[in-house]
Amino acid sequence: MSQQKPSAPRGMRDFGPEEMFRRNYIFSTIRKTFEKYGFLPLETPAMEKLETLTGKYGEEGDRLIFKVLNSGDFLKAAREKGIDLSQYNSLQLVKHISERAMRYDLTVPFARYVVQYHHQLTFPFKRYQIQPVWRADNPQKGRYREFYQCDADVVGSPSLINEVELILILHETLTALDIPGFKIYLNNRKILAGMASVIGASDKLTALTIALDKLDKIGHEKVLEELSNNGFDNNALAALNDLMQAASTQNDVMPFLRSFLQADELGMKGIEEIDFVINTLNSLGFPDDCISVDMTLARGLDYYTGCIMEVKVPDSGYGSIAGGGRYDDLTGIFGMSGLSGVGVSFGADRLYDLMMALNLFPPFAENRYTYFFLNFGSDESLRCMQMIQKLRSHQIKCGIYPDSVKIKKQMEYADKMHVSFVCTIGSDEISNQTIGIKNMQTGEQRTITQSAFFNELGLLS
RNA sequence: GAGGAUGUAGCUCAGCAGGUUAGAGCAUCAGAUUGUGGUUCUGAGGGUCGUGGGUUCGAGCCCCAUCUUCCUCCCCA
Repeated sequence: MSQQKPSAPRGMRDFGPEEMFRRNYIFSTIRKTFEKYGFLPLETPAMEKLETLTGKYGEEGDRLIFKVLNSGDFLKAAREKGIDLSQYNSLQLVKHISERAMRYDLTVPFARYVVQYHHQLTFPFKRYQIQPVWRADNPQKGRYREFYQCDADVVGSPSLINEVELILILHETLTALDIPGFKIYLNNRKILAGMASVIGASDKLTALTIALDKLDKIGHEKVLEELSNNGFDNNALAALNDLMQAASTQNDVMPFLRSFLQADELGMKGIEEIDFVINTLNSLGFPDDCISVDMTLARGLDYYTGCIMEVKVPDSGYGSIAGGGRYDDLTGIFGMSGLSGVGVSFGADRLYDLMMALNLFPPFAENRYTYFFLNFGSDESLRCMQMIQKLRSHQIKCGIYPDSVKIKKQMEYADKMHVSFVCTIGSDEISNQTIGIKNMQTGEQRTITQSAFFNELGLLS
Protein backbone atom coordinates (compact mmCIF):
# COMPACT_ATOMS: atom_id res chain seq x y z
CA MET A 1 0.00 0.00 0.00
CA SER A 2 2.37 2.64 1.15
CA GLN A 3 4.86 1.34 -1.29
CA GLN A 4 7.54 3.78 -2.26
CA LYS A 5 7.07 5.16 -5.72
CA PRO A 6 9.46 3.45 -8.09
CA SER A 7 11.94 5.64 -9.86
CA ALA A 8 15.03 5.48 -12.02
CA PRO A 9 18.37 6.07 -10.28
CA ARG A 10 19.50 9.61 -9.64
CA GLY A 11 20.57 11.44 -12.78
CA MET A 12 19.26 8.74 -15.12
CA ARG A 13 16.12 9.09 -17.18
CA ASP A 14 13.36 7.30 -19.03
CA PHE A 15 12.47 8.47 -22.52
CA GLY A 16 8.81 8.23 -23.48
CA PRO A 17 7.59 7.93 -27.09
CA GLU A 18 7.45 11.67 -27.65
CA GLU A 19 10.95 12.20 -26.29
CA MET A 20 12.22 9.30 -28.35
CA PHE A 21 10.74 10.85 -31.46
CA ARG A 22 12.76 14.01 -30.79
CA ARG A 23 15.88 12.20 -29.71
CA ASN A 24 15.82 10.05 -32.81
CA TYR A 25 15.49 13.19 -34.87
CA ILE A 26 18.78 14.39 -33.37
CA PHE A 27 20.51 11.04 -33.67
CA SER A 28 19.46 10.43 -37.25
CA THR A 29 20.52 13.92 -38.31
CA ILE A 30 23.95 13.41 -36.78
CA ARG A 31 24.23 9.88 -38.16
CA LYS A 32 23.31 11.05 -41.63
CA THR A 33 26.10 13.62 -41.66
CA PHE A 34 28.67 11.21 -40.26
CA GLU A 35 27.85 8.67 -42.94
CA LYS A 36 27.90 11.28 -45.66
CA TYR A 37 31.50 12.04 -44.69
CA GLY A 38 32.46 8.39 -44.86
CA PHE A 39 32.40 7.33 -41.22
CA LEU A 40 31.36 3.79 -40.36
CA PRO A 41 29.42 2.71 -37.26
CA LEU A 42 30.98 1.10 -34.22
CA GLU A 43 29.67 -0.01 -30.85
CA THR A 44 31.64 -1.07 -27.80
CA PRO A 45 30.38 -2.64 -24.56
CA ALA A 46 28.78 -0.62 -21.77
CA MET A 47 31.59 -1.76 -19.49
CA GLU A 48 35.32 -1.73 -19.88
CA LYS A 49 37.97 -3.20 -17.65
CA LEU A 50 38.57 -0.71 -14.88
CA GLU A 51 42.26 -0.54 -15.77
CA THR A 52 41.34 0.52 -19.32
CA LEU A 53 39.63 3.61 -17.99
CA THR A 54 41.59 4.71 -14.95
CA GLY A 55 44.24 7.34 -15.43
CA LYS A 56 42.82 8.53 -18.75
CA TYR A 57 40.67 11.39 -17.54
CA GLY A 58 42.80 12.94 -14.82
CA GLU A 59 42.34 12.62 -11.11
CA GLU A 60 38.89 14.15 -11.15
CA GLY A 61 37.81 11.83 -13.93
CA ASP A 62 38.82 8.72 -12.03
CA ARG A 63 36.55 9.73 -9.21
CA LEU A 64 33.61 10.06 -11.61
CA ILE A 65 33.92 6.60 -13.12
CA PHE A 66 31.11 4.24 -12.12
CA LYS A 67 32.77 1.10 -10.82
CA VAL A 68 31.04 -2.24 -10.96
CA LEU A 69 31.40 -4.68 -8.07
CA ASN A 70 32.91 -8.03 -8.91
CA SER A 71 30.45 -10.88 -9.15
CA GLY A 72 30.21 -13.50 -6.45
CA ASP A 73 31.59 -13.09 -2.96
CA PHE A 74 34.06 -10.35 -3.79
CA LEU A 75 35.10 -9.82 -0.18
CA LYS A 76 35.96 -13.47 0.26
CA ALA A 77 37.83 -13.46 -3.05
CA ALA A 78 39.85 -10.46 -1.94
CA ARG A 79 40.69 -12.01 1.41
CA GLU A 80 41.83 -15.20 -0.28
CA LYS A 81 44.35 -13.16 -2.24
CA GLY A 82 45.77 -12.21 1.14
CA ILE A 83 44.44 -8.69 1.13
CA ASP A 84 43.67 -7.21 4.51
CA LEU A 85 40.56 -5.18 3.75
CA SER A 86 40.66 -3.28 7.01
CA GLN A 87 43.96 -1.71 5.92
CA TYR A 88 42.47 0.18 2.98
CA ASN A 89 40.27 3.21 2.52
CA SER A 90 37.51 2.89 -0.04
CA LEU A 91 39.58 4.41 -2.82
CA GLN A 92 42.33 1.83 -2.41
CA LEU A 93 39.81 -0.92 -1.86
CA VAL A 94 38.23 -0.40 -5.26
CA LYS A 95 40.85 -2.20 -7.27
CA HIS A 96 40.45 -5.31 -5.15
CA ILE A 97 36.69 -5.60 -5.39
CA SER A 98 36.02 -4.07 -8.83
CA GLU A 99 37.54 -5.08 -12.13
CA ARG A 100 35.02 -3.45 -14.45
CA ALA A 101 33.55 0.01 -14.87
CA MET A 102 30.95 1.80 -16.94
CA ARG A 103 32.17 3.54 -20.05
CA TYR A 104 33.05 7.18 -19.24
CA ASP A 105 33.34 8.43 -22.80
CA LEU A 106 33.58 6.92 -26.28
CA THR A 107 37.12 7.92 -27.17
CA VAL A 108 39.04 5.70 -24.76
CA PRO A 109 37.05 2.55 -25.61
CA PHE A 110 37.64 3.44 -29.26
CA ALA A 111 41.37 3.70 -28.65
CA ARG A 112 41.23 0.32 -26.93
CA TYR A 113 39.37 -1.05 -29.93
CA VAL A 114 41.89 0.33 -32.41
CA VAL A 115 44.83 -1.15 -30.54
CA GLN A 116 43.09 -4.49 -30.17
CA TYR A 117 42.06 -4.79 -33.81
CA HIS A 118 44.70 -2.71 -35.61
CA HIS A 119 45.83 -5.70 -37.66
CA GLN A 120 42.45 -5.92 -39.36
CA LEU A 121 41.70 -2.21 -39.72
CA THR A 122 42.46 -0.16 -42.78
CA PHE A 123 43.94 3.22 -41.98
CA PRO A 124 43.01 6.01 -41.97
CA PHE A 125 40.19 4.43 -40.00
CA LYS A 126 37.05 6.55 -39.68
CA ARG A 127 34.35 5.44 -37.28
CA TYR A 128 31.32 7.00 -35.65
CA GLN A 129 29.76 5.84 -32.42
CA ILE A 130 26.48 6.86 -30.81
CA GLN A 131 26.10 5.34 -27.36
CA PRO A 132 25.41 6.31 -23.76
CA VAL A 133 28.21 7.03 -21.31
CA TRP A 134 28.06 7.18 -17.51
CA ARG A 135 29.55 9.59 -15.04
CA ALA A 136 29.11 9.62 -11.27
CA ASP A 137 28.84 13.39 -11.35
CA ASN A 138 26.38 15.46 -9.38
CA PRO A 139 23.31 15.91 -11.60
CA GLN A 140 22.19 19.42 -12.50
CA LYS A 141 20.33 21.03 -15.33
CA GLY A 142 21.92 19.73 -18.52
CA ARG A 143 24.13 17.31 -16.58
CA TYR A 144 23.15 13.73 -16.23
CA ARG A 145 24.74 10.57 -14.95
CA GLU A 146 23.77 8.73 -18.09
CA PHE A 147 23.92 10.60 -21.36
CA TYR A 148 24.64 10.02 -25.00
CA GLN A 149 27.68 11.02 -26.95
CA CYS A 150 27.85 11.01 -30.70
CA ASP A 151 31.47 10.71 -31.74
CA ALA A 152 33.23 10.67 -35.07
CA ASP A 153 36.97 10.04 -35.11
CA VAL A 154 39.68 9.53 -37.69
CA VAL A 155 42.68 7.56 -36.57
CA GLY A 156 45.89 7.03 -38.48
CA SER A 157 46.10 10.29 -40.37
CA PRO A 158 47.99 13.35 -39.14
CA SER A 159 46.60 15.50 -41.96
CA LEU A 160 44.83 18.71 -41.02
CA ILE A 161 42.32 17.97 -43.73
CA ASN A 162 40.64 15.84 -41.10
CA GLU A 163 40.29 18.82 -38.78
CA VAL A 164 38.75 20.79 -41.61
CA GLU A 165 36.28 18.03 -42.40
CA LEU A 166 35.28 17.63 -38.78
CA ILE A 167 34.54 21.34 -38.57
CA LEU A 168 32.46 21.01 -41.71
CA ILE A 169 30.57 18.18 -40.01
CA LEU A 170 29.95 20.28 -36.92
CA HIS A 171 28.63 23.09 -39.04
CA GLU A 172 26.56 20.94 -41.35
CA THR A 173 24.90 18.99 -38.55
CA LEU A 174 24.05 21.97 -36.39
CA THR A 175 22.74 23.81 -39.42
CA ALA A 176 20.55 20.81 -40.30
CA LEU A 177 19.19 20.90 -36.76
CA ASP A 178 18.47 24.60 -37.15
CA ILE A 179 20.53 25.61 -34.11
CA PRO A 180 20.60 29.41 -34.29
CA GLY A 181 23.76 31.42 -33.69
CA PHE A 182 26.08 28.58 -32.78
CA LYS A 183 29.75 29.35 -32.80
CA ILE A 184 32.73 27.06 -33.26
CA TYR A 185 35.74 28.01 -31.16
CA LEU A 186 39.13 26.84 -32.29
CA ASN A 187 42.43 26.61 -30.49
CA ASN A 188 45.53 24.45 -30.44
CA ARG A 189 47.17 22.73 -27.53
CA LYS A 190 50.55 23.58 -29.04
CA ILE A 191 49.68 27.23 -28.64
CA LEU A 192 48.78 26.66 -25.02
CA ALA A 193 52.01 24.75 -24.48
CA GLY A 194 53.88 27.55 -26.26
CA MET A 195 52.31 30.12 -23.96
CA ALA A 196 53.32 28.13 -20.91
CA SER A 197 56.85 27.84 -22.24
CA VAL A 198 57.16 31.54 -23.11
CA ILE A 199 56.19 32.57 -19.60
CA GLY A 200 58.49 29.95 -18.13
CA ALA A 201 55.82 27.69 -16.74
CA SER A 202 55.98 24.63 -18.97
CA ASP A 203 55.61 22.41 -15.95
CA LYS A 204 52.30 24.03 -15.05
CA LEU A 205 50.55 23.61 -18.40
CA THR A 206 47.52 21.82 -16.95
CA ALA A 207 46.94 24.43 -14.26
CA LEU A 208 47.28 27.14 -16.89
CA THR A 209 44.77 25.58 -19.26
CA ILE A 210 42.21 24.91 -16.53
CA ALA A 211 42.43 28.50 -15.33
CA LEU A 212 42.34 30.04 -18.82
CA ASP A 213 39.33 27.96 -19.72
CA LYS A 214 37.34 29.76 -17.05
CA LEU A 215 38.03 33.24 -18.42
CA ASP A 216 34.59 33.89 -19.86
CA LYS A 217 33.01 32.51 -16.72
CA ILE A 218 34.89 34.14 -13.86
CA GLY A 219 36.82 37.02 -15.46
CA HIS A 220 40.43 38.23 -15.59
CA GLU A 221 40.95 38.87 -11.89
CA LYS A 222 39.75 35.49 -10.72
CA VAL A 223 41.82 33.70 -13.33
CA LEU A 224 44.93 35.61 -12.29
CA GLU A 225 44.12 34.90 -8.69
CA GLU A 226 43.81 31.20 -9.37
CA LEU A 227 47.07 31.21 -11.33
CA SER A 228 48.85 33.06 -8.59
CA ASN A 229 47.60 30.50 -6.07
CA ASN A 230 49.06 27.85 -8.32
CA GLY A 231 52.54 29.39 -8.08
CA PHE A 232 52.79 31.46 -11.25
CA ASP A 233 55.26 34.33 -10.75
CA ASN A 234 54.57 38.02 -11.37
CA ASN A 235 56.23 38.11 -14.79
CA ALA A 236 54.11 35.21 -15.93
CA LEU A 237 50.97 36.81 -14.55
CA ALA A 238 51.70 40.09 -16.33
CA ALA A 239 52.22 38.31 -19.63
CA LEU A 240 49.02 36.33 -19.19
CA ASN A 241 47.14 39.48 -18.32
CA ASP A 242 48.21 40.99 -21.67
CA LEU A 243 47.14 37.81 -23.34
CA MET A 244 43.70 37.80 -21.79
CA GLN A 245 43.25 41.45 -22.66
CA ALA A 246 44.00 40.64 -26.26
CA ALA A 247 41.71 37.61 -26.19
CA SER A 248 38.73 39.59 -25.05
CA THR A 249 39.28 42.80 -27.02
CA GLN A 250 40.63 41.73 -30.38
CA ASN A 251 38.61 40.29 -33.18
CA ASP A 252 41.58 38.55 -34.69
CA VAL A 253 43.97 37.28 -32.09
CA MET A 254 46.38 35.74 -34.56
CA PRO A 255 48.70 38.80 -34.87
CA PHE A 256 49.01 38.95 -31.11
CA LEU A 257 49.73 35.24 -30.89
CA ARG A 258 52.32 35.42 -33.64
CA SER A 259 54.35 37.98 -31.77
CA PHE A 260 53.73 36.42 -28.35
CA LEU A 261 54.94 33.02 -29.49
CA GLN A 262 57.54 34.03 -32.09
CA ALA A 263 60.41 32.56 -30.10
CA ASP A 264 58.67 29.31 -29.38
CA GLU A 265 58.90 26.61 -32.00
CA LEU A 266 56.03 24.49 -30.74
CA GLY A 267 53.75 27.49 -30.35
CA MET A 268 54.50 28.62 -33.89
CA LYS A 269 53.66 25.15 -35.13
CA GLY A 270 50.29 25.49 -33.46
CA ILE A 271 49.75 28.80 -35.20
CA GLU A 272 50.64 27.24 -38.54
CA GLU A 273 48.09 24.52 -37.97
CA ILE A 274 45.32 26.96 -37.11
CA ASP A 275 46.22 29.07 -40.13
CA PHE A 276 45.91 26.07 -42.38
CA VAL A 277 42.53 25.09 -41.00
CA ILE A 278 41.11 28.62 -41.18
CA ASN A 279 42.51 29.28 -44.65
CA THR A 280 41.20 26.02 -46.02
CA LEU A 281 37.76 26.67 -44.57
CA ASN A 282 37.80 30.14 -46.09
CA SER A 283 38.59 28.84 -49.54
CA LEU A 284 35.72 26.38 -49.21
CA GLY A 285 33.35 29.25 -48.59
CA PHE A 286 32.85 28.45 -44.92
CA PRO A 287 30.97 31.31 -43.22
CA ASP A 288 33.61 32.98 -41.08
CA ASP A 289 31.16 34.39 -38.57
CA CYS A 290 30.54 30.96 -37.12
CA ILE A 291 34.11 30.18 -36.31
CA SER A 292 36.65 32.04 -34.26
CA VAL A 293 40.03 31.41 -32.74
CA ASP A 294 39.84 31.47 -28.96
CA MET A 295 43.23 31.16 -27.34
CA THR A 296 41.67 30.64 -23.93
CA LEU A 297 39.83 27.52 -25.04
CA ALA A 298 41.47 24.57 -23.29
CA ARG A 299 39.08 21.62 -22.96
CA GLY A 300 39.55 19.42 -19.99
CA LEU A 301 40.60 16.12 -21.46
CA ASP A 302 44.29 15.62 -20.91
CA TYR A 303 44.98 13.70 -24.07
CA TYR A 304 44.51 16.47 -26.62
CA THR A 305 47.74 17.56 -28.30
CA GLY A 306 46.83 19.61 -31.40
CA CYS A 307 43.77 21.47 -32.61
CA ILE A 308 40.90 21.64 -30.18
CA MET A 309 37.42 22.86 -30.92
CA GLU A 310 34.24 23.48 -29.05
CA VAL A 311 30.76 24.62 -30.06
CA LYS A 312 28.55 26.86 -28.01
CA VAL A 313 25.49 28.97 -28.48
CA PRO A 314 26.58 32.22 -26.83
CA ASP A 315 24.26 33.47 -24.07
CA SER A 316 22.03 30.41 -24.34
CA GLY A 317 22.74 29.41 -20.76
CA TYR A 318 23.80 25.98 -21.94
CA GLY A 319 27.34 24.68 -21.88
CA SER A 320 29.16 23.40 -24.90
CA ILE A 321 27.02 21.23 -27.17
CA ALA A 322 29.86 19.70 -29.14
CA GLY A 323 33.60 19.58 -29.07
CA GLY A 324 36.65 17.70 -30.15
CA GLY A 325 40.29 17.75 -30.94
CA ARG A 326 43.46 15.99 -31.98
CA TYR A 327 45.20 13.51 -29.73
CA ASP A 328 48.54 12.28 -30.97
CA ASP A 329 49.26 9.61 -28.48
CA LEU A 330 46.07 8.13 -27.16
CA THR A 331 46.77 4.62 -28.34
CA GLY A 332 50.25 4.95 -26.87
CA ILE A 333 48.72 4.34 -23.48
CA PHE A 334 47.63 0.96 -24.76
CA GLY A 335 51.07 0.15 -26.13
CA MET A 336 50.76 1.35 -29.71
CA SER A 337 52.36 4.69 -30.38
CA GLY A 338 52.57 6.69 -33.56
CA LEU A 339 48.87 6.64 -34.37
CA SER A 340 47.33 10.07 -34.48
CA GLY A 341 43.64 10.57 -33.93
CA VAL A 342 41.24 13.44 -34.25
CA GLY A 343 37.55 13.54 -33.52
CA VAL A 344 34.42 15.45 -32.63
CA SER A 345 31.64 14.66 -30.21
CA PHE A 346 28.08 15.94 -30.01
CA GLY A 347 26.37 16.08 -26.64
CA ALA A 348 22.96 14.83 -27.68
CA ASP A 349 21.32 15.52 -24.34
CA ARG A 350 22.45 19.12 -24.22
CA LEU A 351 21.38 19.56 -27.81
CA TYR A 352 18.01 18.16 -26.82
CA ASP A 353 17.58 20.55 -23.90
CA LEU A 354 18.69 23.49 -25.98
CA MET A 355 16.38 22.59 -28.84
CA MET A 356 13.47 22.10 -26.43
CA ALA A 357 14.09 25.52 -24.92
CA LEU A 358 14.19 27.09 -28.39
CA ASN A 359 11.29 25.04 -29.72
CA LEU A 360 13.23 23.64 -32.65
CA PHE A 361 11.68 20.20 -32.96
CA PRO A 362 9.30 19.26 -35.74
CA PRO A 363 5.79 18.54 -34.47
CA PHE A 364 5.20 15.08 -33.08
CA ALA A 365 2.37 13.86 -35.26
CA GLU A 366 3.73 12.48 -38.48
CA ASN A 367 4.45 9.06 -37.22
CA ARG A 368 0.91 7.78 -36.63
CA TYR A 369 -1.85 6.01 -38.52
CA THR A 370 -2.89 7.43 -41.83
CA TYR A 371 -6.09 5.38 -41.83
CA PHE A 372 -7.67 4.31 -38.57
CA PHE A 373 -10.65 1.94 -38.58
CA LEU A 374 -13.39 1.99 -36.00
CA ASN A 375 -14.49 -1.29 -34.49
CA PHE A 376 -18.24 -2.02 -34.76
CA GLY A 377 -18.15 -5.68 -33.77
CA SER A 378 -16.64 -8.99 -34.77
CA ASP A 379 -17.98 -9.28 -38.36
CA GLU A 380 -17.22 -5.65 -39.13
CA SER A 381 -13.74 -5.74 -37.62
CA LEU A 382 -12.84 -8.80 -39.65
CA ARG A 383 -13.73 -6.96 -42.86
CA CYS A 384 -11.71 -3.98 -41.64
CA MET A 385 -8.66 -6.13 -40.97
CA GLN A 386 -8.81 -7.58 -44.46
CA MET A 387 -8.70 -4.08 -45.88
CA ILE A 388 -6.02 -3.04 -43.43
CA GLN A 389 -3.75 -5.88 -44.48
CA LYS A 390 -4.11 -4.81 -48.07
CA LEU A 391 -3.23 -1.22 -47.23
CA ARG A 392 -0.27 -2.33 -45.14
CA SER A 393 1.06 -4.40 -48.00
CA HIS A 394 1.36 -1.08 -49.82
CA GLN A 395 3.29 0.51 -46.94
CA ILE A 396 0.32 2.54 -45.73
CA LYS A 397 0.25 3.05 -41.97
CA CYS A 398 -3.09 1.93 -40.64
CA GLY A 399 -4.80 0.10 -37.82
CA ILE A 400 -8.03 -0.65 -36.04
CA TYR A 401 -9.34 0.04 -32.56
CA PRO A 402 -8.97 -3.37 -30.99
CA ASP A 403 -12.12 -3.34 -28.84
CA SER A 404 -15.70 -2.90 -29.91
CA VAL A 405 -16.45 -0.11 -27.48
CA LYS A 406 -18.45 3.09 -27.79
CA ILE A 407 -17.77 4.99 -30.98
CA LYS A 408 -17.27 8.19 -29.06
CA LYS A 409 -14.43 6.58 -27.17
CA GLN A 410 -12.87 5.25 -30.36
CA MET A 411 -13.10 8.68 -31.97
CA GLU A 412 -11.45 10.29 -28.96
CA TYR A 413 -8.65 7.78 -29.24
CA ALA A 414 -8.23 8.47 -32.96
CA ASP A 415 -8.12 12.17 -32.20
CA LYS A 416 -5.40 11.78 -29.59
CA MET A 417 -3.36 9.58 -31.89
CA HIS A 418 -3.49 12.32 -34.52
CA VAL A 419 -4.67 9.97 -37.23
CA SER A 420 -5.29 11.54 -40.62
CA PHE A 421 -8.45 9.65 -41.58
CA VAL A 422 -10.96 7.60 -39.64
CA CYS A 423 -12.59 4.79 -41.61
CA THR A 424 -15.93 3.32 -40.64
CA ILE A 425 -17.28 0.00 -41.77
CA GLY A 426 -20.48 -0.91 -39.92
CA SER A 427 -23.37 -3.10 -40.91
CA ASP A 428 -24.67 -0.57 -43.49
CA GLU A 429 -21.28 -0.27 -45.15
CA ILE A 430 -20.85 -4.04 -45.23
CA SER A 431 -24.13 -4.62 -47.03
CA ASN A 432 -23.45 -1.73 -49.47
CA GLN A 433 -19.76 -2.54 -49.98
CA THR A 434 -18.93 1.02 -48.95
CA ILE A 435 -16.65 2.72 -46.48
CA GLY A 436 -17.04 5.93 -44.51
CA ILE A 437 -13.99 8.17 -44.51
CA LYS A 438 -13.61 11.12 -42.23
CA ASN A 439 -10.86 13.68 -42.56
CA MET A 440 -9.93 14.41 -38.96
CA GLN A 441 -8.46 17.79 -39.71
CA THR A 442 -11.32 19.29 -41.66
CA GLY A 443 -14.09 17.16 -40.16
CA GLU A 444 -15.35 16.43 -43.65
CA GLN A 445 -16.92 13.00 -44.03
CA ARG A 446 -17.98 10.99 -47.05
CA THR A 447 -19.08 7.51 -47.95
CA ILE A 448 -17.72 5.82 -51.07
CA THR A 449 -17.57 2.29 -52.34
CA GLN A 450 -14.70 0.19 -51.13
CA SER A 451 -13.41 -0.30 -54.66
CA ALA A 452 -13.50 3.46 -55.25
CA PHE A 453 -11.45 3.83 -52.07
CA PHE A 454 -8.77 1.50 -53.40
CA ASN A 455 -8.86 3.19 -56.77
CA GLU A 456 -8.22 6.56 -55.17
CA LEU A 457 -5.14 5.11 -53.54
CA GLY A 458 -4.03 3.70 -56.85
CA LEU A 459 -4.48 0.14 -55.65
CA LEU A 460 -6.40 -2.68 -57.20
CA SER A 461 -9.36 -3.78 -55.15
C1' G B 1 33.76 15.39 -3.13
C1' A B 2 31.82 20.48 -0.51
C1' G B 3 27.68 23.92 0.36
C1' G B 4 22.34 25.51 -0.28
C1' A B 5 17.09 24.88 -1.56
C1' U B 6 12.88 21.61 -2.90
C1' G B 7 9.10 17.42 -2.48
C1' U B 8 1.03 18.19 -1.10
C1' A B 9 -4.19 14.11 -6.39
C1' G B 10 -1.53 11.60 -12.91
C1' C B 11 0.25 17.17 -13.92
C1' U B 12 0.69 22.61 -12.21
C1' C B 13 0.18 24.51 -7.54
C1' A B 14 -2.92 26.49 -2.95
C1' G B 15 -3.05 25.56 2.32
C1' C B 16 -2.46 27.28 8.48
C1' A B 17 1.13 30.85 15.24
C1' G B 18 1.22 23.29 14.82
C1' G B 19 -5.94 22.33 15.77
C1' U B 20 -11.93 18.71 13.71
C1' U B 21 -13.79 14.93 7.47
C1' A B 22 -6.57 18.44 3.01
C1' G B 23 -8.41 22.21 -1.61
C1' A B 24 -8.39 24.35 -6.97
C1' G B 25 -7.34 24.10 -12.20
C1' C B 26 -5.95 20.67 -15.90
C1' A B 27 -6.05 15.45 -16.90
C1' U B 28 -8.89 10.65 -16.14
C1' C B 29 -13.61 8.04 -15.91
C1' A B 30 -19.10 8.16 -16.31
C1' G B 31 -23.63 10.58 -18.07
C1' A B 32 -26.20 14.49 -21.26
C1' U B 33 -25.51 12.25 -27.13
C1' U B 34 -26.72 3.43 -27.11
C1' G B 35 -22.72 5.02 -35.45
C1' U B 36 -18.76 10.01 -34.77
C1' G B 37 -13.29 13.54 -31.92
C1' G B 38 -11.03 18.36 -30.96
C1' U B 39 -16.42 23.05 -27.87
C1' U B 40 -20.02 22.90 -23.73
C1' C B 41 -22.81 21.10 -19.29
C1' U B 42 -23.38 17.58 -15.04
C1' G B 43 -21.34 14.08 -11.80
C1' A B 44 -17.56 10.64 -9.93
C1' G B 45 -12.96 8.42 -8.65
C1' G B 46 -8.16 9.56 -6.97
C1' G B 47 -3.69 11.96 -1.57
C1' U B 48 -1.63 7.40 5.35
C1' C B 49 0.77 15.62 2.37
C1' G B 50 8.53 11.84 -0.81
C1' U B 51 10.05 7.89 2.89
C1' G B 52 11.52 6.46 8.02
C1' G B 53 12.02 8.11 12.87
C1' G B 54 11.32 12.03 16.76
C1' U B 55 8.97 16.45 19.58
C1' U B 56 3.65 17.42 20.92
C1' C B 57 -2.75 16.29 23.84
C1' G B 58 -2.47 17.00 18.50
C1' A B 59 2.26 17.46 12.77
C1' G B 60 1.18 18.58 5.65
C1' C B 61 3.38 22.59 8.79
C1' C B 62 8.68 21.93 14.00
C1' C B 63 13.47 18.52 14.63
C1' C B 64 16.75 14.38 12.71
C1' A B 65 17.90 10.88 8.93
C1' U B 66 17.24 9.25 3.97
C1' C B 67 15.82 9.60 -1.21
C1' U B 68 14.33 12.79 -5.48
C1' U B 69 14.69 17.21 -8.21
C1' C B 70 17.06 21.93 -8.68
C1' C B 71 21.16 25.59 -7.70
C1' U B 72 26.53 27.05 -6.48
C1' C B 73 31.64 25.19 -6.26
C1' C B 74 34.53 21.40 -8.67
C1' C B 75 34.57 19.27 -13.31
C1' C B 76 32.36 18.34 -17.77
C1' A B 77 28.69 16.79 -22.68
